[in-house]
Amino acid sequence: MSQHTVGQQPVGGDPRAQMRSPALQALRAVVRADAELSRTIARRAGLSPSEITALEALSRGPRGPAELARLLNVTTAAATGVVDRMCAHGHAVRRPHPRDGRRTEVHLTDSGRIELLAHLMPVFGRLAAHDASFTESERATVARYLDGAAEAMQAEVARDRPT
Amino acid sequence: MSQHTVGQQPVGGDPRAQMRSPALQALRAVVRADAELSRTIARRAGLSPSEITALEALSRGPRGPAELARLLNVTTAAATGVVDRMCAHGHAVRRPHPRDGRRTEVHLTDSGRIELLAHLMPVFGRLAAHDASFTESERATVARYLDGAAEAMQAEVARDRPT
DNA sequence: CTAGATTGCTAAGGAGGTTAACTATCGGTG
DNA sequence: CACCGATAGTTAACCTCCTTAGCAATCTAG
Repeated sequence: MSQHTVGQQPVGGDPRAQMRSPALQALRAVVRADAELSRTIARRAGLSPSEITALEALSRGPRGPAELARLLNVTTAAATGVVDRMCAHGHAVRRPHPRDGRRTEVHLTDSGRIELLAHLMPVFGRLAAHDASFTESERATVARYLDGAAEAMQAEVARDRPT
Repeated sequence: MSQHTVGQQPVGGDPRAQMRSPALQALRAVVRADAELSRTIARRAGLSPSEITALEALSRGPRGPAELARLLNVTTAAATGVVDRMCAHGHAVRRPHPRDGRRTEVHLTDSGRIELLAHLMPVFGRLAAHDASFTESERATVARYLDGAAEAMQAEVARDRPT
């Protein structure tokens, strides 16, 4: 006799006493905002969210479709499609790997780099400006908090593959 | 003569000097972890990510399809499908709105509430434990940082609809 | 009471993912 | 050196979920 129907709501918010911390609430808000931002940027660029993520990865050096598949958490079959689309848009090119005959290196083109930066710079700018308004020790605290939160989420994901 | 080919990478990381802050890097990591977590939880529950989000919204009270559509950032047509699926799974029921003849109230069933909690509790537990290891003032700092970051992202999204 | 806005739905179509199956190459082992 | 398991990449068929377009019912303001 202490579980349901505490208030007048059908059942509502009884066994969910967590998330009262302002930090946890803000974490939810930022995660939500980022998801919407991803869709918005992708739509603006006329690309899919996966393509944006792939272009970001390629901006740090060439990758093969299989490696992109792992970064995007999709199958290699889907990664082939992503690379196809990036190439069709002229944002990337396929090149045979110099040493390994199985592999294909996907390189970002100048067009791809420009497109990517044009769409990401404004956000990075805003975020960097906001970041700069904190002291170094505050940033360290935030980083510690977020790294721990990411670790907690990854731990939960890892329950699927206990191997 | 100072732009490309700084190192040996084709071009790589020149005009992207931001993201050096540990807080910003951690923010990227946590956003990435959350996206993967969402897919994992949805797959475990045999539901789509949209359904999980919708169930979460319904856990705070009944909503109509149109309201869910706004929360999920999808069209009302898609929301109809989400509600159809939740009802088919027995996690929700449609009820006519008492006063407004156009509306339908979607209510979470006990089955839906149990399913939702069973999948979300472990994560909430880990996150709450992590959160509890910080002082109140640290949590306030984190919240301030994240709220600002979310605002920056929303500001960028809002450029689409300047009206 | 009418006009416009809002809610919810259906139908048709598309984008992007999955599974399954196949080829080619690499790298280690007997 | 010949084989063999592992890895990279692709294709084909399929499926899920979202979109656009259009409609009917109801509410609300003038």
